[in-house]
Amino acid sequence: MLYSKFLLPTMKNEPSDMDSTSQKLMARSGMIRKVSSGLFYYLPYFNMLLRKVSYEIRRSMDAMHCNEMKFPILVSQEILEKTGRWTAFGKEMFSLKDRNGNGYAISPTNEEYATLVAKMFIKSYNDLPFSVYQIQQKHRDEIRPRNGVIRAREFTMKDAYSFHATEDEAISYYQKMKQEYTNLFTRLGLKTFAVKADSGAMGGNLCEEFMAVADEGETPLAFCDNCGYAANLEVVPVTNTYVEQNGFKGRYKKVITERAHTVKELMDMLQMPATSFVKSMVYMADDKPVVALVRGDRQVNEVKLKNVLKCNVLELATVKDIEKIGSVCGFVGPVGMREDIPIFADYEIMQMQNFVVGGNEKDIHLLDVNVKDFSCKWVDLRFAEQGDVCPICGKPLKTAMGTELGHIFVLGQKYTKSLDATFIDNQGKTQTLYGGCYGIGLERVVASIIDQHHDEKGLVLPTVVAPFKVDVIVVDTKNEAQMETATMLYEKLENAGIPVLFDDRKERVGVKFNDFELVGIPIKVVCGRDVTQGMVEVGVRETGTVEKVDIQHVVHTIQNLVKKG
RNA sequence: CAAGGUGUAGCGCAGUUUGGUAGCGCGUUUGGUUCGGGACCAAAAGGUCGGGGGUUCGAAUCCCUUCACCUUGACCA
Repeated sequence: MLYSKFLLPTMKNEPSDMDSTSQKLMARSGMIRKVSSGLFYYLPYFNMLLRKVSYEIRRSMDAMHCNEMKFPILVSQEILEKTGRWTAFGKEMFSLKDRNGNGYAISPTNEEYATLVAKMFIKSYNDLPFSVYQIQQKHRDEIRPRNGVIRAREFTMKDAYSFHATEDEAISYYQKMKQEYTNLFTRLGLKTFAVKADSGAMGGNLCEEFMAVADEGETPLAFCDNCGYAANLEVVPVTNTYVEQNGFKGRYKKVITERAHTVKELMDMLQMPATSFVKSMVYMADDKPVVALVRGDRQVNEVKLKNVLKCNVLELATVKDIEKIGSVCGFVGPVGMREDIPIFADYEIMQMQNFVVGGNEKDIHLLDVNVKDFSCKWVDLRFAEQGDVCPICGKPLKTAMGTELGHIFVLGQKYTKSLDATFIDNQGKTQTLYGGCYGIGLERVVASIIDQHHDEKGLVLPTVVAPFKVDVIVVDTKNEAQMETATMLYEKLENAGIPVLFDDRKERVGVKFNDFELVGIPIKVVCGRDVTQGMVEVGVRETGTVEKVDIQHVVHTIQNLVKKG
């Protein structure tokens, strides 16, 4: 590729509307330009990198005997209603109507179609296991697109679906896929690990996320150095055993707390620590109110609450919702709460005594409240924190941030049942299929590669994914000897099957060196003053080393470097 | 959805407080000097000051309204 003809618009300034390091680097290295919130132009260099990633993904899918195909992007409302996901995905889906008024979603994922394809082609147990995948654009109307390419409204996903005769076979395929994912990410030069996670709108019984280690990641994780346990923070069970306490002071009393809505305001007014308060949060679970209680300094873990309630949509109640149940926003409490409203309390509250709660009246809180003063269901409701104990071995947990690259699920019969996907077993009986699904976000993989492989000068791409292995740099384009040598080497390397960027631009060397470093090509060949002696310089981006090489040996030298990777 | 912030040339920004001819750096074009680490000199092109409305003799600047983008939070109970 001739640089002078190639759209690789590097930038000295970084765009102000991108925040994370990898996003800025992608913009500066001419990979992306932003269109609007969560939408991007993906420029040629990014596209080439994405193609490298896709190639490696396809190799892995081949190894799993998974067949590449393509599903439609539009999915009818009718199908999504059959599996209950028209509501489960809800506002996260872009939806539209055709000219006849029929509803469609722009698919956020494709379990429905995959299951229908399975239903179409699987006749008997002889056809199993059956698995298909696609690499295609997905669309999600995110609450808040952020972190550039990491949480975009349109992105490329590899989504694979497998079908099996039994749950055990589904699990064993899942385990193989997990191993293949590990191989894949290692091959791509990524440090990742699998963590336990919530299955969200996907459903199913067992799932894990593949997280890339990332300081600027958006997903909090917990892990245990002792036993190797690792999980998305939102699913870490808080397993401390609590005992109900008995040191009661007697009956609770009212206290006037004018204009103190928040725990912090209450702390200042009553001169008590946050641990003396119980926060009461009202949620609407599929439009029915519920109350959740956690200690004043804790956070309600909505994923846990949602799983306890088994509801589709869980949202914080509005001020009006709270008035409807006879309470006041800022002063909600479990004591005297309307009896038909379920109260869920975090286990931790069990061991609290003489605490403060809202009085369900404006400007009123209650002091010296104890658990005997109200009835509730005890559940695990709070987020684990650094220092909470590992649910497996009991040692303290650590926390870190990550970027979710992939998510794999054992789905059981969630989709096959509602869409009636069956097969004939070896007894001649009709049985419902078991399924699994396996996703990877391609742009996130690219962003993570950049995040994990850069220095202060720019990208340092691993050879496997680098779109160009070599940058041939002419120091002075007006110098005939230099141009001749460079052109000759460029052609020789290309003929040897090595992708080369030939920097033939009429720029000063400094510019070319800087772009070489910014764009992260693994090797440079500099054709300069030593050409007359039959020598060029070969430099390695990662180590910064440079050596003089006889022009005759350049191709050989580079082949060796590329092989070493 | 809430709170805060930002919209001025392709990119990065100043100018807004106190209304008075639209500015700077990078980039682009042309000419020249340079030429192994983002060079220098000279000239030039490029702007609906996010949109709409208002106040005013006069608005990037003041007022109203709207849109987009960014950040934080979804911690408020």
